[in-house]
Amino acid sequence: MPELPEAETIATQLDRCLAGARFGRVLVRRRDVIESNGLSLSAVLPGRRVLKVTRRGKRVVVRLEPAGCLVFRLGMTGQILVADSDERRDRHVHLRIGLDGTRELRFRDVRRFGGVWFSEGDGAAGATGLGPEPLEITAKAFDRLMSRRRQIKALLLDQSAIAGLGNIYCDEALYAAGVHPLTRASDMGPQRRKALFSAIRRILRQAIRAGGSTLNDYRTASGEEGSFQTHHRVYGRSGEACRACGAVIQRIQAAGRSTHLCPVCQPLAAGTA
DNA sequence: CGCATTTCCTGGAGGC
DNA sequence: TGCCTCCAGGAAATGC
Repeated sequence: MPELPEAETIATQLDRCLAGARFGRVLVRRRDVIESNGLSLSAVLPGRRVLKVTRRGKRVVVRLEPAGCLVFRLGMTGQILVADSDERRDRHVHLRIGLDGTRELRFRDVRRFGGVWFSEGDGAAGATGLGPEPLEITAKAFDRLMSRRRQIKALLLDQSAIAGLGNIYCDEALYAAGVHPLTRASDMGPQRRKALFSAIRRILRQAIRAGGSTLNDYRTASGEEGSFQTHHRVYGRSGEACRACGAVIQRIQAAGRSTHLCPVCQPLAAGTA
């Protein structure tokens, strides 16, 4: 569930706790959360110092000195926690990295859809396989992306096409732009493309400002909760009335995901001008 | 190659 | 109360 706004919030908070800290002992409890790229965390992390914690797409990137970065993919339930070493931990804490003094960095992930790995080089190394940032992509590049024939929902969820949107913000952006999720991207006219482009940016910015959306599993590093869920217009509202037109919000399947929409505000065939 | 579909995992919710 | 089934979804794997 952590999508771009949640990852951004986590990175910002983590940066405050971690900047300047030096990594110590690495304890791996579950190997399957470590993405194997030949670099052993126990070999490369100890002694490195945290420069900055940033975000790329939905990933949280801990930039290190000497050069390198520790990359977290949070999946559905991944959490990055800073705790005292003797603080209680449950069986879902899969990785522990000692910090200066008595603290440690923990990766906790109940469903284990997340992962963590080390990349050599600077922060850009954490971006492997990711498309452009939705808040940085140019209108022209976005337009080029929209010329594909692929179903718009699937395209927006594809991290290699554009990085950071997940199920929640995808549904919210499509609603705000009046685009039906099953529309082929290339079927959208210039007006719709422009509307979607600005809806994505507007919604992500609003969500970042609100500290993300808190549903079941997500918490910020310090345990605070975001508040953007109160702004959702379609996500999690199937069966309720559309706030714009009163029609019943539908839930369908698209790209293998439950997808929420207003059938009136997001007509499938029309509105492609 | 491009795109769609299936699979992985656990805890919470709801049925009975 | 307890047991069962279903559902959530990011992204890798598999299928076509």
